[in-house]
Amino acid sequence: MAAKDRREELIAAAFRVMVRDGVARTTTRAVVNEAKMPLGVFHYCFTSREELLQEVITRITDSGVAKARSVFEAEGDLDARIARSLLAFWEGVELSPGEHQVGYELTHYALRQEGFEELARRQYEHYLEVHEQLLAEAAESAGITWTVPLPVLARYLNAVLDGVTLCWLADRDSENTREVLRLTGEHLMSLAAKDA
Amino acid sequence: MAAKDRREELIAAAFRVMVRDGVARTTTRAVVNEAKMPLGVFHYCFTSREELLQEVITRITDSGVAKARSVFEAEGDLDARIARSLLAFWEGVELSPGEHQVGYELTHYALRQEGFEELARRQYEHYLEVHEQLLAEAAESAGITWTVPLPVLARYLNAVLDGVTLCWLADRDSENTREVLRLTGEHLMSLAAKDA
DNA sequence: ATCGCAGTTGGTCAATTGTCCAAGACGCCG
DNA sequence: CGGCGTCTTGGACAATTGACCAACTGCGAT
Repeated sequence: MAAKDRREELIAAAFRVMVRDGVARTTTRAVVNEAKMPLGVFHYCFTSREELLQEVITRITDSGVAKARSVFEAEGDLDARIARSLLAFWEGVELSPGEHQVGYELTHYALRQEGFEELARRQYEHYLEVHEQLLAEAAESAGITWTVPLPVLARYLNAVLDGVTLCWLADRDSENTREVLRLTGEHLMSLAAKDA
Repeated sequence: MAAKDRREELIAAAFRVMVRDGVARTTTRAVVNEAKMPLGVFHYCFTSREELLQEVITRITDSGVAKARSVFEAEGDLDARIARSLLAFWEGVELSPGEHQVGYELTHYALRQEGFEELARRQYEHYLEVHEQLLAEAAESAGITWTVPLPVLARYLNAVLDGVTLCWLADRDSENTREVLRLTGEHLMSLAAKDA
């Protein structure tokens, strides 16, 4: 009924199509079809396909940030929190690989699309920021200080998570991936110094 | 003249188009145009566009593996070799970001393309293999043993390199990226145990 | 009741793109 | 010379796709 509601429906439908068929195959017709709406609806709710994709990108970024926060373990001492947070992140990837795959596809799409580069930049800015916050909070509540500058540590963590995900999407080697995350967790612990 | 030579020309042209405009915009017409050949040539040299892309993927993988080997520092003691190899890798990324970007785009393309998943799997299999070899060789010539299983260490290294590259493609923060690589180098050193 | 406006719809257009083909050119061998 | 196979070319076609629009519906306010 309301045009605004249809927008949301279409955004959700577009995301489902992306997960199922990939960003490249997410055409206006595929989206309205998924949402069970007539084709004409599309350009009544969006001025262009790009506008829809832009909307999907910001949603994915926000939901990714939110998920990172929710997954961050709050209980226990530092090494248990780190280990369990990494594991929780990983279970999220194995549970819905398609969503992460779409995230990367959209990043590359944005990097190529004139005027969308800023969106890709912001996407990673948000991810780095949330990692910084979580690392800072963990340090404070554990009474330690990171021996490496926070922006560097956050980027390192982000890189490992992105890297193992990408590699796993290709070769699906869960076992070794978990070992890498365990190794990374131990490394992080070694970068914590007890406060005086 | 020769059909085989044209194939090579077209593959090279396709790669240039990909770097400039992205995989999605690498159409048959864009490729033959880049190669200054008439359109009809295309399906005389390739049965399909997919065949061309498949060819480009294998070339990129091979050249990536070769570059990794060539960049691997041979002189000095272990920590200098590691630090300089990581730095050399990184300078390669900053020198030609487009090529790396295309690599990722092709990986995602392959993951979505029916029957191409195997190509993506093989791509990462090769990368992991070369990292294993280089790490093994470095350990042997330095008289140390890695305290972490080689496949895990190779995957970890691959993840960090992929991850920092991806992040940098979005935000172009070279300074912090170099710090991450320095940190990773130190971490690797801490995982080496002197042989008895 | 009527006017007007937000919502709705199916059809249509122009552009792009992968693929194919018929006709010609070139060169080599019998 | 004549044919034959390899190469070359421009054009064409069907399918897809983003975008647009003219017409219609229904409802709330005047």
